[in-house]
Amino acid sequence: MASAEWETTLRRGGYRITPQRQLVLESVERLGHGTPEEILTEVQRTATGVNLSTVYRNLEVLEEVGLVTHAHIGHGAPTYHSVGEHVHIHLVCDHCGSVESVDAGVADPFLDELRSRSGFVTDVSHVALHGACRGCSTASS
Amino acid sequence: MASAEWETTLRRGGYRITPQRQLVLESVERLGHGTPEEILTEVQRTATGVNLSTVYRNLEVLEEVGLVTHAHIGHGAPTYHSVGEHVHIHLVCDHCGSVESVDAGVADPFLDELRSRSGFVTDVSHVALHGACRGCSTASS
DNA sequence: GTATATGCAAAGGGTTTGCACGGTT
DNA sequence: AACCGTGCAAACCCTTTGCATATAC
Repeated sequence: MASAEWETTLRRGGYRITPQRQLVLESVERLGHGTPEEILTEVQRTATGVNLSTVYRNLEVLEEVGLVTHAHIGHGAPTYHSVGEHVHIHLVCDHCGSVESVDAGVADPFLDELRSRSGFVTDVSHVALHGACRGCSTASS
Repeated sequence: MASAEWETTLRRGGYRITPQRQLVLESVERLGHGTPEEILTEVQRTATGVNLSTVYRNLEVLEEVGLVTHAHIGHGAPTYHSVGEHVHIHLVCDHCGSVESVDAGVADPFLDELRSRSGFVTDVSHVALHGACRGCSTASS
């Protein structure tokens, strides 16, 4: 829905509408989540000529106007998400490397507590928790 | 206290005791927390010849045997902590860059909930939450 | 027409790795 | 004596930046 709402959002931020911008956004939405490199690959399925640095620059712009966010899931590249997808928290298993998602709602009581204690407001979509998944924590040494 | 307990811990893991190892561990403890580069600088106050790669290798070893942990606080280098210091969660303000700590206990109910829901056990010392601190969230646009 | 966005290539952090030497066990 | 750990330098990955050209407005 809301076909060209992203255009308005971009313009409101003082940015122009370009094919690359559109492709990056669409790719993030199509992938659900991905690293800059993965997003580039997806973009290049449509337009071969697009450059990695353009992807980086556009992810930055899209994040600034609030159309995407990113989370640091591993030690490597960050993962970008489209906003408006259902918000979730990443659980990263440091043993097997798996990543699962839980609904962001689980964290709400905790985040409320944090806010009232220290006035800190957390961007939930940014959260990545490290630890051990069910399989690895039961089979642990 | 417990002067040479770290030696036992290392040996139990099958590792040797070296001056570099000791210096890295001591530096982490003295600093409280720091990036590999900062740790190197601290180490070099005692032994100029120590190399960055040695710091990396030893942080990895020390983490493996459970003497230190690390958290990804910003987009840059990770921060290492000695274990046994009081465990805390980092609140990273994405606006002003400040980092504050809260006692890990605040998160316990949340983490228990997570465990029972998805079987995921979180390494609390690893947690870094991004968002806006009190100053920045009240003065926000 | 003007300011912004892009492509390209080079530079820049941070981290890892191969290898020969030196130290711990 | 055997093996692990270290220093050094090169390689690597991810990201940013300078500059000339192309494009949206």
